[in-house]
Amino acid sequence: MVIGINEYSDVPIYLQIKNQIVLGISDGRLAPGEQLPTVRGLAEEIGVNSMTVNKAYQMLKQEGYIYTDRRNGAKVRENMNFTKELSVEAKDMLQQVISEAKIRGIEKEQFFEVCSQLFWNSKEEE
Amino acid sequence: MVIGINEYSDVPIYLQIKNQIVLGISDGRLAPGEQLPTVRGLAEEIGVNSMTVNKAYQMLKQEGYIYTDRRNGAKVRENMNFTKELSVEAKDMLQQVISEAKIRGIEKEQFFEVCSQLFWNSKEEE
DNA sequence: TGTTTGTATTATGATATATAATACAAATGA
DNA sequence: TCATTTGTATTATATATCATAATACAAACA
Repeated sequence: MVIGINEYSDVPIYLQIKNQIVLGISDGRLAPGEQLPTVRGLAEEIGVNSMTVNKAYQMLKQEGYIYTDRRNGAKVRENMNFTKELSVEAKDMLQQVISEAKIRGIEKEQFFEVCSQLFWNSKEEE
Repeated sequence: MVIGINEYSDVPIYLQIKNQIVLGISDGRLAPGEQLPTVRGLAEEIGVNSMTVNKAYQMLKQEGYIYTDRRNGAKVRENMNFTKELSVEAKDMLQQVISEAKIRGIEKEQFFEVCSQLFWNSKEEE
């Protein structure tokens, strides 16, 4: 999976990496059990320090998306036993987005339409 | 409108202030044209530096939510001429939230239910 | 046994956040 | 007119975060 860094973004690099991997898992580009790039390999590929990639992996691991092994590297978890509810952080973010939508005069139906598109995105390729 | 700061949050204080004011506008607790607290007043009320409040107001002003006047302080804008579309930043946030939802196995209908609740919240009081 | 893996450590620099203490321009109201 | 209040600007300081750099270590595999 290709990971691209926007060096001008105000989003920290390690978060950009983490977010893109979560996105990859959600749309099927990264399958359960699939091997992730090594921290050194990914770091070189995208031109950042390996500790920056490690920070992203640490967070992904801590939040239960991946697991790591000293020898075998990092893999996407097969059994993510999450509750079927949004995290507090995600709900806060959603509240912010919806606040902006309401202020901009976006109707609920129009908002749902946008959500549907984002929900849709799945692995089209291959 | 009461503004509360969580000093342990990783969200910067000035962003907490800004987000809560946007929320207040969206749910009607802050009406168009309504006077906001002075930077010094709000700073003292919540126990932070006035320049921190000023930073939040600057951002709100820059994004078109409020306007300021040297003498008359800050007010909620009456005519926010936004496009009826989400900002790029908001859409990115929404994509992240939806990614998490999909990974957690939350169905679209269940997600819409959560959205509906957040959409609902309007000024109940008074 | 040598290599590759994630991880830990230490140091350094740049940027962001927050506070503090002043000061200024503008406009209001006494 | 003049003191007060407004947002704003400036300068300094302290702390935290982000990112890089250079090593080093333990584990496990071929």
